[in-house]
Amino acid sequence: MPTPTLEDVARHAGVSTATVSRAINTPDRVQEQTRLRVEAAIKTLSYTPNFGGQALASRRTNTVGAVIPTMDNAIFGQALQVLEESLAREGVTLLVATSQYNREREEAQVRALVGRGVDGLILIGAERPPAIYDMLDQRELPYVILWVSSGEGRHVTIGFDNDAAARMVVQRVYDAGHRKIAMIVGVNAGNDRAMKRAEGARKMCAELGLPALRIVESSYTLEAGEYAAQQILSNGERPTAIICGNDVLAAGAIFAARKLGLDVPRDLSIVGFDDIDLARVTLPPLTTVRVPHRRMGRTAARHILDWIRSDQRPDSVVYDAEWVERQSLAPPAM
Amino acid sequence: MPTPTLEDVARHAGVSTATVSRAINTPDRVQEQTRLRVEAAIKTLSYTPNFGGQALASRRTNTVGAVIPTMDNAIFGQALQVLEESLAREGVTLLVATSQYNREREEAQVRALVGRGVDGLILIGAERPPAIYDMLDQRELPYVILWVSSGEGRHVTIGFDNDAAARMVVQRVYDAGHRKIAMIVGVNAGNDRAMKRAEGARKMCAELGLPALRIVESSYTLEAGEYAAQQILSNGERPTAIICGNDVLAAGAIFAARKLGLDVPRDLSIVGFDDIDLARVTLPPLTTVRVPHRRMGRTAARHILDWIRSDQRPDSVVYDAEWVERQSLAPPAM
DNA sequence: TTGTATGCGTTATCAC
DNA sequence: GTGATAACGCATACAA
Repeated sequence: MPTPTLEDVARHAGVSTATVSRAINTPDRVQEQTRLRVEAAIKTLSYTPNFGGQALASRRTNTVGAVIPTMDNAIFGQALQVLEESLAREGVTLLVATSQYNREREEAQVRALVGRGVDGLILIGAERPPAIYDMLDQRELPYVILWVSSGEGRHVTIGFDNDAAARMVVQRVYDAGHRKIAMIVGVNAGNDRAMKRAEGARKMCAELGLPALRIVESSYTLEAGEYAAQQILSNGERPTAIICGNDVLAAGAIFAARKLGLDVPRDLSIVGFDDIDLARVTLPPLTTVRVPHRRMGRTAARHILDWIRSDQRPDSVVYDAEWVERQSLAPPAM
Repeated sequence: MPTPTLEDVARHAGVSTATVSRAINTPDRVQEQTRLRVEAAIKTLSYTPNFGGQALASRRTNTVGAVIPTMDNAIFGQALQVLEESLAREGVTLLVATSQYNREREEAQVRALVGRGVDGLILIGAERPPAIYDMLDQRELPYVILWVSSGEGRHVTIGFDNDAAARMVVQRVYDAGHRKIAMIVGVNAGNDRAMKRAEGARKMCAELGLPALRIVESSYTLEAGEYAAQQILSNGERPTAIICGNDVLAAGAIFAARKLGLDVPRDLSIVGFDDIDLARVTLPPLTTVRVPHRRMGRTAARHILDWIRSDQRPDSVVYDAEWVERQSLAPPAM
């Protein structure tokens, strides 16, 4: 016996398909008795509504899509986890796709999700081809952007100020006494979070009267971070502190330092960004910046659902990024 | 203008909807010239196929669903990442849902995905209510189970032998000279991976003539692991080695040891399981067992697609779990 | 190669 | 309250 349809249920319960549909979607609009008959039929046939049919007829999918750069590390895991839970609680399914930090791939994924009829979209960062936003606007598809604070009024963003956070990091490192600072940051192209962090740090250095900040771009793996740090530590004047665009890079930098026989933080301070699990277990534990993962996830869920249901565009939200002092930052040795 | 449909494209290109459909799905069956006209129309209208319509008409969704315990840590991230990439390369979208290590929730998620018409399903572990398997069988829905090796012939599994891996760990720890061993393992209920690991370790201890292995169940967070280790180290006879059911728990155990002033591995050896990123950055770096994350992801993609497309159930695959020696295991102090 | 016509499973608009 | 029945957007068998 193939998958049962609404019609099978109707036949089984001795009613029309319309009644079955009502019994499912608006149980109050159906007599108690018939409702029970329908429910029984559904159970015995173990009927599940066909998604395609539902989507086609109701023009809604109860689905929200999210495109994140990667699932390979824990950076987006927490936010996603909370997002998923919050949506599930409202009967909405989350579809997750990844872009591998790649522009074209992200565009394709957005289109794929839109094509699947998602009722709303969660995106990371605001930097992407305008054509995408045009498409979303044209379809009046609600979307919310996480991890940044400036949608320049055009977008609903739920995040934090990467620029300000990076400035804070530099300030703290400066306050600890460091004057020779370098930075490792994720590839900037198409990644406004990385870019803003680099920019903020650069400007803050300038404001503090430090020499131009040396910034090395790196891809997003532990090994890449290690390699970048090794470059920094082997060529040119050696910094006393390295600021990293995320915790994975920072962990890599710790490796590089250790291999060169440098003690962290005595010989070299290293600061991370994100505060993922990993930041607590490195040795020394990473001094880093805590990103409001869970709050972003929860708020994103609420906002996108509000928007979908009320058809009213919600406001942007800016959370604070929090300085987390552990043990990888110390005053420089004399 | 609302979302354009196939008909809009057809009108725009001066052809029939059938031709547009063909131009999209079987471009070779359409004249170069008309194809170009259609493509132009698609572009100017920024048309995207309606998923519901597609699904309804073709009775396929080009979608594979996966239910994993959590996205909150990196344990499943790598496999999922590879899975997603491999599927995407074939034009198939991956839907990810999480169960929070919770039976009921997992069942609900499976049903939700089935309801959405996934063409196939990826599951973690074989332990779940038979009703679920019955439903999948009834619908003849292909599904592949990861992270375990024994589907007892009933299921297609792609994984490794958790029992054997745990035995190997015990053997190695024993070989290092340890005789007082304890274990922290993830909650067993509904988690056959955790259960098998506990079982394997227990039996191996027995075979080696060691006293009954003390096993503490713990939930899956760093903090829980820390707490469990603290219990082990504070009550009863203190072991010289703690075997952990996963790396997160092991990292927690390292914390606990440090807080008690114990040096790892001098005073206490700790062994992890999984070899996620985190395992390399702890101090000391974790001696652990490498799970074939990427191979499982890749093979799962291939197998599920084969099954979907050929309608022939593929074979199960067993990979080896690999011992990874780092620095958290050493002979016990005298 | 292209067009016509039908059906996919559900919801929603009508009558009854 | 309930039952016909018309969309919904697409793929496909069939005809041309």
